Amino acid sequence: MPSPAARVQAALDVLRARGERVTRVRQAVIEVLDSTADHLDADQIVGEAAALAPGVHRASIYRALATLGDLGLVTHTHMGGSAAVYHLTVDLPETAVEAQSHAHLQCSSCHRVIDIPVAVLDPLAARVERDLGFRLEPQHTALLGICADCR
Amino acid sequence: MPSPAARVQAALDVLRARGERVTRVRQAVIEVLDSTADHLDADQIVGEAAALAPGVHRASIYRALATLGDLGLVTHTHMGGSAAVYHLTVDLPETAVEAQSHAHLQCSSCHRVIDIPVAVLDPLAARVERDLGFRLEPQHTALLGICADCR
DNA sequence: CTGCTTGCAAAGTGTTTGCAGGCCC
DNA sequence: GGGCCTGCAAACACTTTGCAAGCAG
Repeated sequence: MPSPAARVQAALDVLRARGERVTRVRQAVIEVLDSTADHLDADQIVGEAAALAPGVHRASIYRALATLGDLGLVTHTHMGGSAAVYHLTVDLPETAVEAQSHAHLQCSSCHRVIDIPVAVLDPLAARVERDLGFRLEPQHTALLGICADCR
Repeated sequence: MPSPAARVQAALDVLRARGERVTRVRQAVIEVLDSTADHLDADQIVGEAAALAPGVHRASIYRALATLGDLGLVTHTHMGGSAAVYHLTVDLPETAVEAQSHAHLQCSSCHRVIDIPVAVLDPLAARVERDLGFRLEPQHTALLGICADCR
């Protein structure tokens, strides 16, 4: 795991490199996402970003998340039916790819989110690509089920 | 594939057996879902049910779908971020299980839904159950990706 | 008749958008 | 200072809920 500041800096560097502006809102979103291992929904991000950028508006958070998503710095995952959750996906050279890229399981009972290495989905991805020409993007969806604690 | 009427009758029988009332709205919903192989969202069901039960209201469709879902007659799947889709899951004795139970792929580009046999997910389900004690419910979520046509 | 179901309207989530002003570069 | 970003408010899409009237059993 790289030092937190490194991921924030790397993200800001990408913004600059792509000619996007480094604004208070975007910086706050990146720092909030960097500060936790959890998956935050837009509401939680608004709440935490308010401490770093007083007066931030929901709509601006959504727009910042969309921009960062377009740049590949943030990935969002749709939880079964409810709010989408977001997390940083900055590619640092020294970071193992597996640490960044993961798929999600969500418990339909307690709503807990469990990360799994995306490699677990590789055989499935290979099969649907071979059989159907369908290229899976496993990061974007949570698989529902019942977690060990809730059974 | 059993005759369409058989699935409708079987569903109505389950309703009666459980002491639930057989109403015009519920009957219309079952017939609409039985009449197509597609996955319909609530809006489409409202549209088609209007022909069978003039004046049906959205809210009643949602309530009927909830009731039928509780009885296990209808399964809903959350498509990445957008409206949930519904389909009949009546267990007829003469129906092969695989015909009923399937998982879903959705193209993030054209939003087409592709059914895959749930068995394709078995190895994955076995692995997360063994490693994490997580019991996958593959019917309830669509996996996102890019379909062959959109690449 | 009894009370579960419906229709209606309104509220509740989660997210997007048009516009005028503000800040980054 | 030019133009992208932001705040605000309103709209939007999907779903749920409170209430009085209606129909199933």
